[in-house]
Amino acid sequence: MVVDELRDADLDRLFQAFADATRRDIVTRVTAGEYSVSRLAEHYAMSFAAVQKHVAVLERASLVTKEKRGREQIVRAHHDGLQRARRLLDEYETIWRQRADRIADILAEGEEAL
Amino acid sequence: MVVDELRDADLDRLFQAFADATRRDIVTRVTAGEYSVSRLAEHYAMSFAAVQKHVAVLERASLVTKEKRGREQIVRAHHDGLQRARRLLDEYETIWRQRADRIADILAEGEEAL
DNA sequence: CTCATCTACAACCATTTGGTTGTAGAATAA
DNA sequence: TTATTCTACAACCAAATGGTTGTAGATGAG
Repeated sequence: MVVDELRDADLDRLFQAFADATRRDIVTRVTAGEYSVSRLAEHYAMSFAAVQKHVAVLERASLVTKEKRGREQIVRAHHDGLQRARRLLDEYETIWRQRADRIADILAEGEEAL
Repeated sequence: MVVDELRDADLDRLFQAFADATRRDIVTRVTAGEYSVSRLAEHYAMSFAAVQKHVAVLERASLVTKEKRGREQIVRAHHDGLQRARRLLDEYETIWRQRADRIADILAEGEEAL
């Protein structure tokens, strides 16, 4: 029962993008300020090309955008992606909490029955 | 600058676990009620072993727990994992919002200067 | 006891992922 | 112009991922 294949693929990309410490760090950095790809690359013990790939993953997940400025490519946070991820986790938590509440109710009923 | 390798690995596992539609669906189901592994497997177009692996991934990510009951293994949601994920995304959003506020302030200062 | 059910786990396979090096183009600096 | 910087992208590689089938051990039902 695949409800929405497109949305599923989007979420796959979104969470996959977060599933790497380097990429999470990139998100943190570009959320706090402006970075070109090469400036980002200075901070990691890996090749420029590897960082470039990480940025590409974040871009496909709609978590960052790139904007050309001269010969540089400026990476910026794209807030929408973050919001989508949070909203989904909120949904899960809401469902969970409803369940916990239901259990609490059942327990309360049980006490009344005593 | 790896701040906390253990925490990083935890988060890797956590988001990786969410990066698959089947696993997200499993989380939804076990959040709403009790399922044995084989009852979960009924809902997906894949082998029992595959579902077993998905559950194992969720377990390693501390998103679900398994509890033996007779010959069945009951899968339950483990709320802490969800909370951790949400908290991190909250942090990102907080940072982002602070940045947005700072920009707003700068723009406001600019208007005063006019 | 015997049979069916539920689970665990190994072995295997194709694809993806995360890294590398190398080449080439575009924009800036001297 | 020439050299340097920043980026893009291809080709390659090892390891992880997501699936399969098959085997075997526990447990419950008849």
